[in-house]
Amino acid sequence: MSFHLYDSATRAVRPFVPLVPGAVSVYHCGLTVQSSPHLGHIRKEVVFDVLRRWLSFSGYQVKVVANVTDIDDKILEKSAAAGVEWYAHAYRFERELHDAYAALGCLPPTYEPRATGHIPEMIELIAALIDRGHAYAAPDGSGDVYFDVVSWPAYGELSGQKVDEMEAATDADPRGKRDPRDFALWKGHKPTEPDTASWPSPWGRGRPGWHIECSAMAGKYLGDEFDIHGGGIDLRFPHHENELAQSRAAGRPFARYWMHNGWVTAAGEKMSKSLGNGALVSEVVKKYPARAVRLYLLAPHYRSSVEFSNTSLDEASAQLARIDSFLKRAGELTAGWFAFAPQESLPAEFARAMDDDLGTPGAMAVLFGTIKQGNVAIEAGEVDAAKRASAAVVSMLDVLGLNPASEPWTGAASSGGDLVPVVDGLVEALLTQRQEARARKDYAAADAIRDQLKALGLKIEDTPAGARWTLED
RNA sequence: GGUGGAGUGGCCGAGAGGCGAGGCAACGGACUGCAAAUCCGUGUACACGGGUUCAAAUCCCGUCUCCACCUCCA
Repeated sequence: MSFHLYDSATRAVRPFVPLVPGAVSVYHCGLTVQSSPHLGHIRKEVVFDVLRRWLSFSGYQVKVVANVTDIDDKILEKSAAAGVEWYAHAYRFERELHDAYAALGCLPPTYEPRATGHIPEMIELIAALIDRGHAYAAPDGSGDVYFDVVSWPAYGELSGQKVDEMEAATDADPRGKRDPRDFALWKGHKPTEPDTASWPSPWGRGRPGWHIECSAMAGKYLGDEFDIHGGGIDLRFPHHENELAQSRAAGRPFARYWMHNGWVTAAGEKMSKSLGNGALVSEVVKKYPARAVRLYLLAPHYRSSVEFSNTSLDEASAQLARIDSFLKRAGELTAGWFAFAPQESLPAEFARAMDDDLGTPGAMAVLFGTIKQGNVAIEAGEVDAAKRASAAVVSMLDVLGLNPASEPWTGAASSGGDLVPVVDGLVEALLTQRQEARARKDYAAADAIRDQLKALGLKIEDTPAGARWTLED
């Protein structure tokens, strides 16, 4: 089975056929950097990170472009309220976003363009739309430019909306629009906004509308036509609908597949800042191992919603402990686990699940099944079988971005730096004392040492090969 | 009003006509000085009411409930 992907435009799982054989181009809408990222924001990143990893693993040359929207209404509003320059505000949250990506093990995109760096490309696109009769400068002297929705009969093709049946935009201020559903390509500069937030254009100073950014940047880096365009499901309408309309109206075929991820919900409702139920990535990562958070986000299918709760994250932590415990046991038996497993060690069933619209739930079932087989092999002392299982598990973890022995987790694991051997030596000394106590059946003394270490966050387990200690999460 | 999605065992969460995905939790057992880890075993779940079928959680009709989008939103 080759890779199949659910395409939101056709509402069907389609075989994935890239525009250029052997290569895949992906664009996904990054964040508007106006506030701290929460789990919902980062889910999209994790989903597309796994998509990229899987396509790379499948042998494709993958190019990923994800934008940063660093100029928009909210950034101007919030920065003004905070009394800082709008660009400083945007930059601060862009850095937070990058921290969040890194914290959850997301590889950086091939390129991450900023909207403010692509004003000329946007102006060019808007001018082309005006030339073709699909956009117009508002006659009210505002300097706004709008896309003319009725001039593009295909409008609504992505979201299945019929223009006439949409809730009439009850815009109290229709400004210079011909139709309330027309959307802004260019926003004329307002005297209340900072001068630095405007750029010269044929229609006067102003700034770009939201939708035009993505069309311009996707076009610049991926060409007029590219493979996959992604984002959260809420972007399907109007953002992606508008992107598609304005790109096609300008003569660009645009994306061949549309991929949308579902929500992280809290108490059944969409997680969002405005509802006050957003769990900030930076906070969650303080309470739970980052790999457990990633595991939690990948356990359900990417198009389903994931319910956020402490219980779910506790469960994910327990699952992660099972994985790591297996790696540790397998490593003890086979003298070191595989940091990188050969590609052929990936189970076929896992590949089948991933090929079927990135079926991470099925893939994880294979992962846990393999861990069980591996544990059985370890119990039986079957070294070869344990090695095979271990290699399979490592290769699956690599695809999911959960392999503790590979980037980006290797750095995190040894964050203790030079102190690790020191701690190891001290703990070993105590474990030797405990072993001596056990040998003379002084279990009270032995347990006292174990309790003492436990209080410090160390978990002690007795194995046939001797005591083993691990840091409790 | 329009457009989508969803209701599965104690919990999370797959599947989409026929042998109970997987995980977490629980209980019993093995192992252990006790634990931990691991293994073995234990569950007759699919919102409700009809229907189709040899067979329905899965298809059809109806009902109820929830969520999302149509406004900024991953």
